[in-house]
Amino acid sequence: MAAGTINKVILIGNLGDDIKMHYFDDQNCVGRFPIATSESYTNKQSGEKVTSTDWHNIVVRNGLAKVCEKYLSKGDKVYVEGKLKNRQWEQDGVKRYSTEIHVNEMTMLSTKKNTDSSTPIAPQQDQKPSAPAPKTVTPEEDDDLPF
Amino acid sequence: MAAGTINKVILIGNLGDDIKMHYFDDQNCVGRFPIATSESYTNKQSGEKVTSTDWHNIVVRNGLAKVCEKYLSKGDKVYVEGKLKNRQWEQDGVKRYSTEIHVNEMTMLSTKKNTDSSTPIAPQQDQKPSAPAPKTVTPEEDDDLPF
Amino acid sequence: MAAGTINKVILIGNLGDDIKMHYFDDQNCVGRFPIATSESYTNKQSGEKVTSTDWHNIVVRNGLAKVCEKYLSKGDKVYVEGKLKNRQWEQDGVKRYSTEIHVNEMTMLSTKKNTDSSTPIAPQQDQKPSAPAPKTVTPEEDDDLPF
Amino acid sequence: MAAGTINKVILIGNLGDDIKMHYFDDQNCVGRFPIATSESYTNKQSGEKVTSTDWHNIVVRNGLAKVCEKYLSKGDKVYVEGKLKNRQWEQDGVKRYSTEIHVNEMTMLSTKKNTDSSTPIAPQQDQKPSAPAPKTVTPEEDDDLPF
DNA sequence: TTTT
DNA sequence: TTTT
Repeated sequence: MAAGTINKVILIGNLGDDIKMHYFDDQNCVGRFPIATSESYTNKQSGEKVTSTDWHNIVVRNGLAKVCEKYLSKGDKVYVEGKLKNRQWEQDGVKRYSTEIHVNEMTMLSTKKNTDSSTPIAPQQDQKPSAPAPKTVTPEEDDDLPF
Repeated sequence: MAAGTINKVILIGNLGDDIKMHYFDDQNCVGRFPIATSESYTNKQSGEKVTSTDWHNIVVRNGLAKVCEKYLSKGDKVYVEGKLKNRQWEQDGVKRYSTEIHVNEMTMLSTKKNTDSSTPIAPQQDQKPSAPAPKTVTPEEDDDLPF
Repeated sequence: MAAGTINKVILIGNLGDDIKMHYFDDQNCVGRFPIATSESYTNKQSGEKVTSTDWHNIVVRNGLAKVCEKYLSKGDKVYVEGKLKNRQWEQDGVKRYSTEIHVNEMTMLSTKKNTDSSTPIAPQQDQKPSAPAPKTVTPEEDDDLPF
Repeated sequence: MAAGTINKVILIGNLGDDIKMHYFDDQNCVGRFPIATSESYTNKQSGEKVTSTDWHNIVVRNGLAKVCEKYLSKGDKVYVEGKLKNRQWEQDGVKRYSTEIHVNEMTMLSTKKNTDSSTPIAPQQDQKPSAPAPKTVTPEEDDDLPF
């Protein structure tokens, strides 16, 4: 239970790389991948168009990590929702800080992955390439999935 | 215009310190302050209660920065909404990274600041100490404020 | 699992009335209460200040409903998050429509209810009247509560 | 300025119909269209899969309405963000109520509209049918658009 | 490192 | 009325 505080991040962006999975055992795992968001605006002084991109470190766990591993790959567009988490560690005697987004909800908005038509949850690529069947997946629902 | 991406952060938390203002000139300024969010949960293995706190680097600009300077102080609870922004710089030859939240909407949920009753925007402390009249301030509306 | 869609409502507002509880049995119940949000702006033509208030029909279930019943009352300020749900029914032969917000997360931002200090979840009114210790409650966590 | 309240709706869904535009004059207009969100879950008693769909009345104004008219059509998937607004009117002596979502930010997540390649903002359908170039449009930015 |  |  949170102490009367709210910590919420909502992103729609593209995967900059495939997910990297790390298994602790066959039940517990964590997956990490970067998501890019970008915005472009016109600089008021110079009149030139500027595009800036921000990279976000996404962390998913267990069932949701397995779903991401199965359906997402580099370049795909996704909706994610989660919490900002600070992580610190020491590297070569220097304290390092990193900000991660611990995601608990993910919806695919596009997918490039060739999905096996025998798995009913899979987006059916053959029917309608421009609108692959996306699904929203949350941790509670992972248990229903065939992993 | 953003390239079909969304970058949104919503926080409710407490100021860990007073705002630090930096003025570029009398029109342009930036203010920074930390916000803490926390959550506590029961560790499933040990059964002990764990509380974890995350600190967020809030950045506000111009009119909204001046409103924050005027009405917020250490310990106050606020709602903020903004975007995640990565910042990098070099310090002693080492590349440093920091994640900031560039806030464009702020609502006071409590205030300790002794506010002058002659400024109508100020929360009226005398009437209802447990629920000071908060106001939502967004950048577009700054022009209406008496600065 | 949702079909690649997102339905999310976030409100901070005040209860217009106490919660109305309806029990199906001792496990299952539903609670309803109205929340007001308001905004005021200056009419560009007339220059006069206009305040408009919107009322939202909040619906909570089971453990979260019991928490709301216990800690919230008319006038309190809360943060809620949920989904928009359309409901239709017939009344006197006329089809009626209503929009509800089915809430799955609630955080108290103020409370007037006199809370018993023996219940540790209760905001501790004696310490800090202007900022009662609020708690975020989500359905998954209800099981930990003493109901 | 809002009175310390927050009223925020975030939807990703599909247009159930084309936008209906109403022009007050050549500067001021309003557009309306329905968006569907759906969720499916397994009924715990019966074990059968249930899908429920909610329809949302989207309202956009002026520049954003024109962008929606130009780029969106029935079936398209969009991200929208806005505020819940109650509307009431009398019809045949009976008071009617309706809930609308007054949208101030829209991002196209798919488009079926055949867009003219001479307009640079248009999604370029020929290159990559499965991922049309989406754009986020907010009211403040409308002035940059060629209307 | 993505995407447009 | 959409979408899967």
